[in-house]
Amino acid sequence: MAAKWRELADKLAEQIKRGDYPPGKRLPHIRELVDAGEGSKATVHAAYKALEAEGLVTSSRGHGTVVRQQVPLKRLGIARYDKAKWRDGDEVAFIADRVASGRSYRRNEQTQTVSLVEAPAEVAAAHGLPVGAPVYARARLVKEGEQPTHTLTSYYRPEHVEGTRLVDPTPGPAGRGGGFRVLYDAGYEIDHMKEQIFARTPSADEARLLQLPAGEAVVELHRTTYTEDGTVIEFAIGVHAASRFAWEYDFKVPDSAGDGGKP
Amino acid sequence: MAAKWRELADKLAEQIKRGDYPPGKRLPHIRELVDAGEGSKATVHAAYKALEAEGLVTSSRGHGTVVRQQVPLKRLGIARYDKAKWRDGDEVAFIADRVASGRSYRRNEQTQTVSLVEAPAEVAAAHGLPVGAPVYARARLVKEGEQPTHTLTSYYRPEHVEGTRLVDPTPGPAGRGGGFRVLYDAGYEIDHMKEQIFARTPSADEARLLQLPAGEAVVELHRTTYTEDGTVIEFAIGVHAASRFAWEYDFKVPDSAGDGGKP
DNA sequence: TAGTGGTCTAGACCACTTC
DNA sequence: AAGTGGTCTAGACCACTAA
Repeated sequence: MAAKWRELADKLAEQIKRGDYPPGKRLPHIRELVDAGEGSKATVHAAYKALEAEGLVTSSRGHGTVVRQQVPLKRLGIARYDKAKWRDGDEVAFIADRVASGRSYRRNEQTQTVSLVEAPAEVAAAHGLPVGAPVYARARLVKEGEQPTHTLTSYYRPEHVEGTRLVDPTPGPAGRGGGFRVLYDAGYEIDHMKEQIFARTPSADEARLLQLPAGEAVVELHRTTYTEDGTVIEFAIGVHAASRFAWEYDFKVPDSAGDGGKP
Repeated sequence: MAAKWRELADKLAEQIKRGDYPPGKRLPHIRELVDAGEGSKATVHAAYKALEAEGLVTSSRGHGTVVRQQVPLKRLGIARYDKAKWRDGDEVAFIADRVASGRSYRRNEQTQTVSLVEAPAEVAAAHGLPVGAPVYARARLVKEGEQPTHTLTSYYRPEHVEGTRLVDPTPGPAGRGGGFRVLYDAGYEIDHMKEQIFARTPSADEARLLQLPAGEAVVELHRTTYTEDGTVIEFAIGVHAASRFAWEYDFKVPDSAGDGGKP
C-alpha cells in the first residue's frame, strides 16, 4: 500500500494527463482537499509538492497551484554554429537558432558580464593551462521573454582576445555576429568543436537564477572550440533548464579498421 | 530569511562538501537533530529529503542516512559504435565501451525481451510507418554489477529482422557482436546515425526499475541508425540514470556557404 | 482584507533493518 | 526488541497575492 500522499498525487497526475485539468487551470486548493477528506494539510501539501517535482504543476503563494504549460523542446543541432550565419550575416548563433524556430527575438534577452578570473580546473584543463592562470570569463544569462532558459560562460586565453570587443567590460551583447565573429576578425577562425553533455541537479544558486521549478534538473554542456591547427580558442560551460532543450547530432559510424568514418 | 529546513539542509550540504561526512558515512539520526534543537521531526525530515533530492545522500528505513558514493561519469563517445568492434571482434558496443574504461564485464549484466508491438508515434515517425504498424521491440535493462544504469529499447521493421537471432524470443543477449552484427550479417550495414538527447523527470515506473534515488533525473536518448542509402534500420530509445553518464561529440563547424563542413 | 500556499510543532503510529 | 526513517494528524502562524 502506497503512502496516502503518493496515491493522491498519482490520482491528480492521472486527471491532469486525461485533460481534466488543462494547462493553466488551477488545481483544487489544498484546504478543499483537506475538507474533502483527502488527508491533513501536510499530506495534501506533500502530494502537491510531488506533482511540482514531477514538473506537472507550479504552486505559488497567494495564487494557487496551476497546471504547467508544456513548452516544446528547443532542438539544438550543430547547424546553429553555421559559419554563414555569424561570418556573413548579422546573427549570433543562439539567436539564429531562435529565428529558425519561428520565435520572436529581442535584443535585451541576453545579459553579459566580462571579467578576468583565475582558471578553474576544468577550464585550465581544456585550455592546457595551469590551474589559476588568468583567463577571461564572459558570462551570459539568456532569457526567452521573461523566463531565463540558460547560462553560458565562455573562457578565453588573454592573448587571443585582448584588445577586442569581447573583453569590453561594458555590459551588453557582443554585437554583430557574436563572439565567433570577433575571434574571426582577430585572425582565429573556428574549425571544429567538442561538446560534452550531462544532466545533474541544480545548485540552490542555479535554481534561483534560472527560476527552476522544484525538482527540475539542469543539463550542463561543455563546448571546446578549436582552430584548424588544434588550438583551443574558446571553452564554454552552459547550464540549461532541462525542460527546454534537446540536443541533436548526426555522425558517420566510425570504422577504425577501414576508411568508412574516419574524420 | 530562508526556511528552517533549508538552512539545515544547506548547513549539512556544506559539511558534506567540506568532507566532515565522507562518502559512506552516516549523517546524524533525525531524532538526534531534533534533540539538538534543529527543529521538529518534520522539519529535520524535510531537510534530509532535500539533501536526498540533491543527490548528496540516500536514506533507508531502519538503517540511516548515508552520504552517497559519487561514481565517475561514464563518457559515451561515438567511438563506442566503431565497426571494428562488432564486425570483426566479439564485443557488443556497450560492452566494448566498458572494457575500454577498464571496468569488469559480466555476461548477465544485460537482460533482454523481444516482442512484436504496435509502433508508438515516435517509433512510427522514425521508421516512416503509420502509427500502430507492427514492429519488433527489443528491450534491454543494463546493469553495472547489481545497480541498473539504463534501459535501451530497439525497434526494427519486421522485414529487416525476421528470421534472425534478433527476434529469437529466448531471453538473453544478442550474442557475438550484438545487434549491429546481426543486421550486418542480414545484409544491412549501418552507415550513419542521429542521436537526440534530453533530460526529464522519470516516471514512477522508471524510478523503480532503475532504482533511482529521489530527485534524480533521467536522460533520454533517441538513436536512429541508417544504412548508406538512408534506410532506417534501427530506432532505439534509451533511458539513462542521469548521474552515471556523459555524452561526447566531435564535429566540424558547418559552413553552408562554402565547402568546409558539409557532410 | 480575505484567501492562498508554505512552514512548523508535538506527538502518534507504521515499516523496515539490525541485533 | 530496539532503533531507524517515513507517514500522518490537528492546529498554529507566516508570506504573499489579489480584489
